[in-house]
Amino acid sequence: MTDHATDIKTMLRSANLRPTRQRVLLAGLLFGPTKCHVNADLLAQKIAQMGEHMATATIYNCLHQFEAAGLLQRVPSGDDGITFDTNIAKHHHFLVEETGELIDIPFGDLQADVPQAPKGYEIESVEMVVKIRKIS
Amino acid sequence: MTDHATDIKTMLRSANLRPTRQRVLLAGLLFGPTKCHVNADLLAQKIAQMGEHMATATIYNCLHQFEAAGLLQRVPSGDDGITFDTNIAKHHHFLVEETGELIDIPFGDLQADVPQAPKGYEIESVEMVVKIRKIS
DNA sequence: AAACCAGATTAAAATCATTCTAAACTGCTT
DNA sequence: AAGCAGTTTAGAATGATTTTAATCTGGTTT
Repeated sequence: MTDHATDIKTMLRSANLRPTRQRVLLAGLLFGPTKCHVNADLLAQKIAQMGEHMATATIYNCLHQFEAAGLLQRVPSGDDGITFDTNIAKHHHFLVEETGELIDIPFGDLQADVPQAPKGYEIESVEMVVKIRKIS
Repeated sequence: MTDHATDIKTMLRSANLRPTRQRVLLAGLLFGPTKCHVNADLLAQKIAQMGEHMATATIYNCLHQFEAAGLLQRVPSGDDGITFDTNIAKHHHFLVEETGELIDIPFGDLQADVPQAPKGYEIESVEMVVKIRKIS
């Protein structure tokens, strides 16, 4: 077994997730050196291209489990359903209107003064989306 | 005809929307003195309570037309489908995790330094959502 | 290495908000 | 009163996500 595969299994075990064949495959696609934005459909396509198969429900299950484990972050996404970001550092996004493409904004580039939460509530997250459009 | 009904018809005509019975009824619910967050389902309920009836498709059609006319703003909303805000001033939102309830944040309370858009793009809007949770 | 079992995967069906269709209706102008 | 573009409608279609209930599999125990 390669070191990479070992790393992934270790990561999954640390998250209390059995390293099943499906979870290892998905984690391999997601947790490489390059951060990316994914949805269930995109992953299904990649898996199909590899000549593999995985039930849709399994893809959703795994994505939700990875999110619950803090390995993924859910991000806003125009109307294209559920999108996850493998970059779990605190950051915001540009959203390209025409295409729905998401582009990371490094955290330092977008500072915000967050107001106090209403009485009895605590702030859990601050999420900013800057919609942009191609200059015609 | 009451002055209020006249005002609404005038508003609709100014937006190039024929003041049909359905659009007048919906506008009456939406554009009163109190700003609110609505979705198609909530409006259907209110209409039913008034003993009236309106096709689901009509409610969606009108909401999208009102949005296109700038009478409504679409706002983010957890997982509860399409939500509109009758407050069209620039402002951001608290989103209560447990309930999905939206609470306006006055614009002045949340200032952000927006980064430059990527080359070839222009900024269209900046939208911030502060997720909050009831302190246990 | 065989048995076992909680947890995982699966195909298929269900869900459900939203949109589409194409037929009937209505506000407005003539 | 007639005519027509624009509107409303019920019901069907859509499509992403979730549920179901049966099968399978990692990992542990014998």
